[in-house]
Amino acid sequence: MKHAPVIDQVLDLAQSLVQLRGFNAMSYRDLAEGVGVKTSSIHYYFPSKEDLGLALLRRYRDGFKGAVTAIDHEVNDPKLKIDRFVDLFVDTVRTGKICLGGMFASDCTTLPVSMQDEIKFFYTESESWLADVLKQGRAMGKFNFGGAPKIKAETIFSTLEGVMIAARLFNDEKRLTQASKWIQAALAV
Amino acid sequence: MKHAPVIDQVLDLAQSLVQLRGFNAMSYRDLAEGVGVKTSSIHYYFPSKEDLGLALLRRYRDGFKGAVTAIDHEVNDPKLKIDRFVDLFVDTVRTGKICLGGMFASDCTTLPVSMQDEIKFFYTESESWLADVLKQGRAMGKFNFGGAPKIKAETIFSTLEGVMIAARLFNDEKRLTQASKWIQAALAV
DNA sequence: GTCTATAGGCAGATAGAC
DNA sequence: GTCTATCTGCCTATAGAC
Repeated sequence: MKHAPVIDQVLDLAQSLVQLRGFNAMSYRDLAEGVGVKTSSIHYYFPSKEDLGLALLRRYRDGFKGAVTAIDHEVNDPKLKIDRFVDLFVDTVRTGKICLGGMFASDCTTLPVSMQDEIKFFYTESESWLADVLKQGRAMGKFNFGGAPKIKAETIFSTLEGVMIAARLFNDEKRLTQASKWIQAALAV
Repeated sequence: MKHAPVIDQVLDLAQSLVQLRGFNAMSYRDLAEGVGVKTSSIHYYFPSKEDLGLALLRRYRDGFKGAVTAIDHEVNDPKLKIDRFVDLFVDTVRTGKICLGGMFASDCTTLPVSMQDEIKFFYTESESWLADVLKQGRAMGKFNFGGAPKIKAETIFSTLEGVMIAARLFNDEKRLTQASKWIQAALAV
């Protein structure tokens, strides 16, 4: 779908600000000043902040799906897939940001139900992709773990979200590579 | 140290609200209405919100130190210590809250440096206690892992913080017990 | 579509009476 | 210590001109 250019500018800036500071700490004023329009113009595209939040979440989910699909097409080894997945998080932390989904999740009690549902959707999709990688890896004899892949995937995804928060707090991206080693070791045959 | 009763009421309510909704989503008005005083009375005890935040963080850190000290006195088996530690998180999630330190950490970019330092302090202390448990467990032959205990402790603590966020999002405390099993399995001999 | 102007509310914070 | 009253500023949101 085609958008007015300003819509993409607003969404890009809004996403950055949410990942940097959180949804409630981002205002229409921040967006207006950053993009160079008035707040009322942004309200024209996103009447309420809920509309804006939903647009951010849906766009982020689409982008995420594209990223993991690219991983699926480019590598076959499940271990490498996990590495590539972690790389996405490392790139984010390097810019002082955390995952949009994780940021929204930690603020979820202050958000409308429609947004909470979208956050859960993002988590579920991410966990499902990871679960598929785990399942595939175990079938190929590359991973060794007991129990349902989905359960392990849930823990792994939350680990990465939690480690991102700490990595940003301490400005120490090594924490993510350490977590990556921890995860790979826990899955190793 | 002795406090005016209202101070403790304010701190108790403030801590709950931060754990439920976040520091920036909690206002002097919320506290005043909840405790039954006027906002100016709370400003008398905590002139700025930064003062209040620092008091919350220091009190929480003290409470945490007391909790892990109690664990150290009550159980000896490192595996059981980890279980008891996880229990602290389970109790929190059951009430719809997440760890105060994790909540502050995810909002850290919007907070004054003095508070960021205190948040790092809380993380460091928690990780140090966990590292000691890991070290002790490995020395006793109860744990098996390579590398520095501190590194593993960092990942484990962030895992628990991240899982809390997801557990609250999905209103599913089982995620924490699943994470606990994941951690114990990763440390098993 | 973008603007000016403004509404109505809440935020943190302070002055001064009692 | 607690109150009333108030300040300044930011927030989301809307009406209406252009």
